[in-house]
Amino acid sequence: MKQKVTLKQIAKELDVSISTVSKALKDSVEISLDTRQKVKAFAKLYNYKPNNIALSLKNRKTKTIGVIIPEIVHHFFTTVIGGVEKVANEKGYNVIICSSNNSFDKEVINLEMLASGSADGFILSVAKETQLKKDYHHIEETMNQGMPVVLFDRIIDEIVCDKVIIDDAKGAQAATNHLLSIGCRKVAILTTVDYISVGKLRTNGYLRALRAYDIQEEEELILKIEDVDNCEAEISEFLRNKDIDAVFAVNELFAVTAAKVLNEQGKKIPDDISIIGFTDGILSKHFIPSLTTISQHGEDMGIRAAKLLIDKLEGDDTVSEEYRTVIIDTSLIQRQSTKKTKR
Amino acid sequence: MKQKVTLKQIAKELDVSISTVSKALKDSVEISLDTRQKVKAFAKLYNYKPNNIALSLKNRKTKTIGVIIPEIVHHFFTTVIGGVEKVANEKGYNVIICSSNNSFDKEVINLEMLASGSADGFILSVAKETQLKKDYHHIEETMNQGMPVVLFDRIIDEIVCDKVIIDDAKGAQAATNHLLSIGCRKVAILTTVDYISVGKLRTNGYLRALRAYDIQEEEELILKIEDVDNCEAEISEFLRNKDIDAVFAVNELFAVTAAKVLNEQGKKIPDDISIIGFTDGILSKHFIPSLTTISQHGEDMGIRAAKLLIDKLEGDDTVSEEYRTVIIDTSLIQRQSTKKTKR
DNA sequence: TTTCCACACGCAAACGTTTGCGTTACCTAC
DNA sequence: GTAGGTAACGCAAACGTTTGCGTGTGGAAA
Repeated sequence: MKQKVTLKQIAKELDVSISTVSKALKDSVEISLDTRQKVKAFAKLYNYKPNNIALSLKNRKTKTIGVIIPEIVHHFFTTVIGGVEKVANEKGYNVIICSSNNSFDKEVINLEMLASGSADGFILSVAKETQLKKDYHHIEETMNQGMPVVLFDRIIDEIVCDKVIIDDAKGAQAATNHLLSIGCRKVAILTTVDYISVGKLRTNGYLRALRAYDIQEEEELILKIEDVDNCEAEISEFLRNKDIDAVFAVNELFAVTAAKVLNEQGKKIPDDISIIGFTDGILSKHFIPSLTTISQHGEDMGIRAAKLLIDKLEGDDTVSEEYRTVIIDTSLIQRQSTKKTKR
Repeated sequence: MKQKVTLKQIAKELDVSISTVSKALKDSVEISLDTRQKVKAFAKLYNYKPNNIALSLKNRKTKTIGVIIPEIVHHFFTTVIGGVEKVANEKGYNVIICSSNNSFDKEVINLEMLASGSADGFILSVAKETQLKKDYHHIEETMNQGMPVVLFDRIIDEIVCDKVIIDDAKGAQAATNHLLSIGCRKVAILTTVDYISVGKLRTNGYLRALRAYDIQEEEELILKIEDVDNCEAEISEFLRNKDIDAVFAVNELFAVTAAKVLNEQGKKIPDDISIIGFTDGILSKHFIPSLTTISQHGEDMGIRAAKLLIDKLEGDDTVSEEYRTVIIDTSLIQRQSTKKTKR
């Protein structure tokens, strides 16, 4: 089990100095052609690869991007990562992914860990707990140390930095609008508790759409779900015998769960009730009936976020005090779970 | 925008040497209590964090694990990652995730990149292209440089190293067995082309189960799918008017697609045809009807893989020439897509 | 007063690179 | 023969740590 070969070893073998080897490998004219070739041949033979760690230490940059997301087992976030990886790799950056598991503490730990030398900048979507706690010191500290941060999706208004979001309210309004435009009038919404920023925004969009149609909002048509993992009973209870003709769910899970319980309650989708979801995931696509939904274009978000970050990383420090917020357009993907009603 | 504070800066401010600061922070008895407290107070104030890069360089280890998977947008792999992260974090390791996107080249690039200083060891599941190409030099090189590798799921028999797998053949046999035991006799299989190791193994398991029941295998009940992304038409064609009473799909996508096309062809699941899948993902769980499937226990795989790797990393080099293969038990998760037939 | 010891701290090397500049040695030209 | 130039290479510092060992200072014991 041979060890990694270093410049020093090559130097010793060839009886030249370390700097000669280094320069030879970079084709410096300072070194004779002869020596250059000898060194390169030797390096290839022993499969020399410069040690990234040493380079990072010397250059004070790691060429890697840290991505921290609330959940790794989540289709939307993985598509975002896909986008990030795409542009990162193009530009010669590595990507480190950590999941906070929606825990504030783990988010702090991960961020500090990566911030102390492992990454040059961050792309992150904050944990649920962080949104609840409103404690952002770790993010601010990271930025104070000169490392750029790009927030996406679950962002924090109070923090000034680059951001990539969708217009959640607008998307939700479009979704609700679609339901209204096909004739639905009693639209229930399945949303999250208010401290989840995107949930609240989507709820707002829903309300806005109703108002635009002069429809009075009704408390009993709004369900704010706290415990996402055990939402089925709650949704079932909520939907039972309710006089509605449509359901807008702010995420995929709520949408399919609604479809499931409505099914069990003998309702036909989309004939009796239309359903529209949010996030174009694998579930929406393959469910029967396939679900009409709002696509967040996760990959695009990742691409834009990575570009913003790399711009900051490679820009001169002079222009770096300007922050941008990119809003990705959502789009309505029409499938089988919504249908024009006859009334 | 202040920079990261280093030992050197603290030393200068306090007018002591760097080593004194370093030792003071580690509570060395060499340093007077007075100085220790002063240094620590100062360090806290300026939020000193040791630079990981420098530590890595010094210690010749990074305390990070590299994970390379074929696809990041894939529920099974993300659950595995979840398991890896769990034990890695417990043991103070960082996790870097890269996806090869099933491309051989990207797998090589990622591995070499991480191998040149960013990670101490690897957990990886090889890309489709790699399995096809049978070119494993990058993995062997990495191991030759003294970095342990743990292969999981899509492994390579020719490489000697730690491995974590499920008994794919056995799982497939159990799946098929279940279909046979509830009375099905004409069982079709939707599988992948043979160069995908797990696909082939699952096909073998299917055949074994048939033989155990003295059922003649029939070529026309076996569909080997190459283009996973556009499998619907192929599956629809294959299943049309076929005299079968059950379908065994080697992955989730094939299973739901089968369910969908059978639905369209007017068959009832599970009344007319039973379906069983492989991989307990989000689709199987939420589909209607929910899908009976074989669970691979992805998180367990991740946990075991991480443990194997860390054992190697932290063990003395003397015992390190022994490699283990851990086989994770699969289990049958019975849901609504399979049902005892009356015959 | 001398000797010794312990305490408190600093020096320097090491990890693997890169790079500006200094240093040879040889050659050319005058 | 000497000055000057140039080709080819080595030195050393720097990135931020850690740590064994050397060193200076002081006090106490003899």
